[in-house]
Amino acid sequence: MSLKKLSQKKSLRDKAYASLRKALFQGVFKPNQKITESEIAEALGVSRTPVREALNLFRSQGILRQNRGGSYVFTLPTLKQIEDIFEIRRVLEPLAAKKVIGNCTETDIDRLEAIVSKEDAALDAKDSSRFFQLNMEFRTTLFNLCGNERLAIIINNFMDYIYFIGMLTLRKKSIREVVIQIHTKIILALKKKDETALVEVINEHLDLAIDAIRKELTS
Amino acid sequence: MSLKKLSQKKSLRDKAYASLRKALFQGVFKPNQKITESEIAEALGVSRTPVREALNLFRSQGILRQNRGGSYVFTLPTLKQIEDIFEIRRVLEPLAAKKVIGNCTETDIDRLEAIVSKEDAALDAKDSSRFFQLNMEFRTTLFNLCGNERLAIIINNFMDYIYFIGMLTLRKKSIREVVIQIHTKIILALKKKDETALVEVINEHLDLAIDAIRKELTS
DNA sequence: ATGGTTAATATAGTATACAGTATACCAGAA
DNA sequence: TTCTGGTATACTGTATACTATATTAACCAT
Repeated sequence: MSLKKLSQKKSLRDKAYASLRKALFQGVFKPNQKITESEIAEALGVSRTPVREALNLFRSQGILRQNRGGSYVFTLPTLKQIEDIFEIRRVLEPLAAKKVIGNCTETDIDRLEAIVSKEDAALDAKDSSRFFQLNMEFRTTLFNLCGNERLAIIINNFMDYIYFIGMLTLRKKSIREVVIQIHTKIILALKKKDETALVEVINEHLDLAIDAIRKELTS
Repeated sequence: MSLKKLSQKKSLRDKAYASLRKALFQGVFKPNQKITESEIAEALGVSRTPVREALNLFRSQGILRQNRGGSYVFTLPTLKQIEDIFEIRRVLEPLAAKKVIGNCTETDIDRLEAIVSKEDAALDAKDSSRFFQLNMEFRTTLFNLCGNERLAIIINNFMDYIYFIGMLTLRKKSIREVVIQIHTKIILALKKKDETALVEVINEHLDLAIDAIRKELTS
């Protein structure tokens, strides 16, 4: 297990959380793999306490579960759970996107465009993890502009919960191309302050995603 | 020894969480009051560790904050934060309610009616905390029927976050009366499976609530 | 007096020791 | 073989000891 070392001065709990999150995103843990506190603690070079507190956070988010014996297990969400989340995203993301139109400045849009440029550059990379990361960054940046902090947190938590889906679907280059198209359309709609077009693109993206997921999980 | 007791065995963390939640709901802590781990631990007769983990949960929910020194502070949400939440509720609760129509059975409706009866009985009680508790129970029961567990969790978390608002507004008997009317209308709409009417009542409730809050917080 | 610097204290952060329990494994009998 | 019982092990849950840091108080210098 390769976990990033802890160097800075923030609390070890936060550091452990960040390291674990990154490890999850990089697929270090396999689905249904048992995870023990001491193992992580040893890998990070800290005691069990901060690790335990980080694991508690993941559990409260539903990303880790705990069986009766107490040991942690990293479980993939079921299709039902994913569809539940999409049902919520279907109403929250249009709401957030509409609010972004009213809030975002030109420099904000510039920042989004810069991310898309990087996505473009990363399009042909043989490993999709860089693209995945940029995709996350685009979405986080976008929804953080909505002016409703709690709304942004909820939407971002969803992305954490179903991140592995992105990992799966973005493996296909065709999907990555469509994602860039969608991001471009989003920026265009933001520039024109076209609410209808924006919501349409958001829904298009959700359609694309849930469709890819269903294909992936029922095959 | 009964089997029930064996399976009921809860961790001290969960007990501490439940105790703290109850204390918050009962107004034991004043807004902006400093809260220390050892204090709570001593009061509950346990060590700091489970208390600390419970406090971590409250912090992740935004109910408790932590200043730079590390000490915990119980802070009331600002009006902006409350309005943010209502903006989200405005789209989530209609969604959930519509789904309840498709899911709830007659016994479910009976259960809701039973709660309203208790509310009726508690209407004239001089302390509104019983009514407040029943109101919470009604809403929890209602939205747990939506068939989307995560959606129900989000909505219920909101209620935890702004519980104190209910405490404030439900002090007025006139408000309590309106709440009963609304709950009655909800049950009626569920019986008739009338989606439009149901959404209308939900929105009516949200209007009532945010209106009462604004009056309360700007006076 | 007042401002600043240092010392004391309180409190969260972290490590570790200890207890309790579930699980896995093995032995032995039906 | 298969089931039962017991034991060993490995893990989490909890308590406690230790550390770092921030706030407060005290005190000195101006």
